[in-house]
Amino acid sequence: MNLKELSQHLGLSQTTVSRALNGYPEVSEKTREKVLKTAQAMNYSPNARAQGLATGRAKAIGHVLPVSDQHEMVNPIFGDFIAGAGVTYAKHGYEVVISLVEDSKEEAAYQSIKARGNVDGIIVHGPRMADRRIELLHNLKLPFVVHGRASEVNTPYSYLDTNNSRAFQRATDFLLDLGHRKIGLINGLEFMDFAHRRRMGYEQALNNRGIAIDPGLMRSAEMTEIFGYTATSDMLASDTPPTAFIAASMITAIGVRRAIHERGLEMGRDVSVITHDDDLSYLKNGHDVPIFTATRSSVRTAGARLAEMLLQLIDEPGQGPLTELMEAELIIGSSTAPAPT
Amino acid sequence: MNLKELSQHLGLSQTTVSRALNGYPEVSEKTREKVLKTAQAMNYSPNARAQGLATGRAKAIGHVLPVSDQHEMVNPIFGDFIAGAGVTYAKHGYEVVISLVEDSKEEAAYQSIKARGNVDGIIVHGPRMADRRIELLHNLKLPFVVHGRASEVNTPYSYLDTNNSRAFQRATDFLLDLGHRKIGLINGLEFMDFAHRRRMGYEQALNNRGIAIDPGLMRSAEMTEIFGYTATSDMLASDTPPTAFIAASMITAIGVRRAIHERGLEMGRDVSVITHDDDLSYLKNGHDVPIFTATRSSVRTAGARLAEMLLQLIDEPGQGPLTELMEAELIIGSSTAPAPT
DNA sequence: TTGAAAGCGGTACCAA
DNA sequence: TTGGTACCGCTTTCAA
Repeated sequence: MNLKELSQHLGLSQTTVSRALNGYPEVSEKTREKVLKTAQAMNYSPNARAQGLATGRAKAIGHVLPVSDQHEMVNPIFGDFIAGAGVTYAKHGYEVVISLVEDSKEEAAYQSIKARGNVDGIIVHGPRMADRRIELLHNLKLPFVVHGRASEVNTPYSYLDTNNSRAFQRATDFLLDLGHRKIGLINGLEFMDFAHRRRMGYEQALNNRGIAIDPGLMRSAEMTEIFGYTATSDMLASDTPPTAFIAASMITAIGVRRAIHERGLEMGRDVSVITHDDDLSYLKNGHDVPIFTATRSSVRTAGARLAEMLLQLIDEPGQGPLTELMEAELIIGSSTAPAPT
Repeated sequence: MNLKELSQHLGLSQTTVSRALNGYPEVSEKTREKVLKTAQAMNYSPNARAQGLATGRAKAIGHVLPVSDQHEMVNPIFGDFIAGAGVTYAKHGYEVVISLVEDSKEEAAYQSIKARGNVDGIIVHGPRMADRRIELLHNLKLPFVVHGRASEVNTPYSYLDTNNSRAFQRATDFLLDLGHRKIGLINGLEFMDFAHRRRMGYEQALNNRGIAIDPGLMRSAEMTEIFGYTATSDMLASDTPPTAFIAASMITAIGVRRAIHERGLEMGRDVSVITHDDDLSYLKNGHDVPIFTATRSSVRTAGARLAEMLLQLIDEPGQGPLTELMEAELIIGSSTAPAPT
């Protein structure tokens, strides 16, 4: 069923039918009604490719997932992000196109995306501190927004980020207030901008109290369970082990917990832990202790918001960069305690 | 830069340039070489929409994520699945199009996807036991493959699934061999096919030994941490608490562990736990105890394989349904122990 | 081996 | 208010 067939069936021209379908004013109400009803009845949907060709708009947004040889992990929040963004897209009739791009072929990939012309804009995920994509997209004049920031990039760009440094500074402060002086930081890969900012926040809190920063208390790697386990075991084995930990991901924190337990220590008494967690109501019962930054539902919210920003950029080009910073919610539960004396 | 400009620049017809680019034989080697070189130099990429219109093939695969009002969770493995599938797609020049579809509007959505014509095939995620999508897609004559199965559907279809019932039967057997008689099952939502099959496996193992199935030992809900915690606390509070648990997701298992610990019990001594886990090498060190079914890397593998199946179906239509069953790897670590006497 | 021209399925300008 | 027609960028048949 295409426009031609539909219009023949109606005894009208393609032009009129198209106008009726797309809500143009110069169609009589009677005609429009008939067209709409018949289209519905005959299950007509316009061919997206033809429509795109004719209008020059793809009605689709690209999400690029970098695939690296070195660390082949996919951003674990990607699914939730897409779910949030998808709701916004659906509302505006947009679709999501995903391209997996090898780190090394990024430049060519973006050019080709632009040339292929099947997206109107792009969302950049997982920015590194010095992320080349931003300048690249800027030069290509392809509308884009970034989920996160890239500290070392000077080109202006639109983004939405969580205030990661502030969140980690507050978490560290909280532990310092409880008397902890040796606080372990189990961080993600620090060439990722969010992980870098988290460390900055941690260090800032220590600096503010004149506490020397001890590299032996900081670990940075891909955020797996085994990493959390190893890093924690390691630090706990030292002569002067940390009395508290800040763990930068839920999965990593599983390893942290296990390492603590394996050593015969008790969380929330011998060792305090602050980490992300998933379900806020759960935590409010006092069972645990999150920095509430990247829970699944907040990621969905971020996705929806960022999608709106991008659509706005597409609709009204030439706007100044749009930026937004979300504060993380910090809720403390029972797995923190004053430092043992 | 489009074909017209490129061909004018070369002093050739669009036809010849197109043929050279697409590897048709009736072009002289000299011409082809020149065309290829110039195209590369001028950063030419064909417009995907125009190409699609002309060829009738979209070179894209649709992934549909059902969004329900009742349980708004996104399949947590979706990101990894896409990563795996994406590699296959990229190799064949395909792209991924994602549509979020409301449960209630499924029928219309699939028809529209078909009519819009921007995908050549579809991957169905998270099948429920009686999943209407399968018959729908079958009738629409849109090639599709299913990640998982739908036990109550009779229409034949192509799928790739993990042998979930067998995995859970083996896990249960293992615990029974250790002398456990009260084994708690922390399961996902059982209208989902995979969760249903897991329960079947669990029940089968008990039946084989003539052990009565106790509904009080089975819990089914969305697989969150809080669910794992509540279900476990609950069962442990009974007069005759279970001595072992099988937990159907990594996240849920966090809650299980916490509930056990909170009760002053020790995992791998007082209570045994079998669950999924993420990193095989980790587990081989004897630290823990997974049923190795849905780790991130195995999901990627499944994605890649399923994508290949679909592309094959698209290339050679009229093939009988393709089916594949993956056995789960079962590895036992230190968090299981003989039943306390 | 090359090129002209007719589509693919829509949109949008111009004329009626 | 409606219809004819050119065009979006590419592929493909047919003729040269």
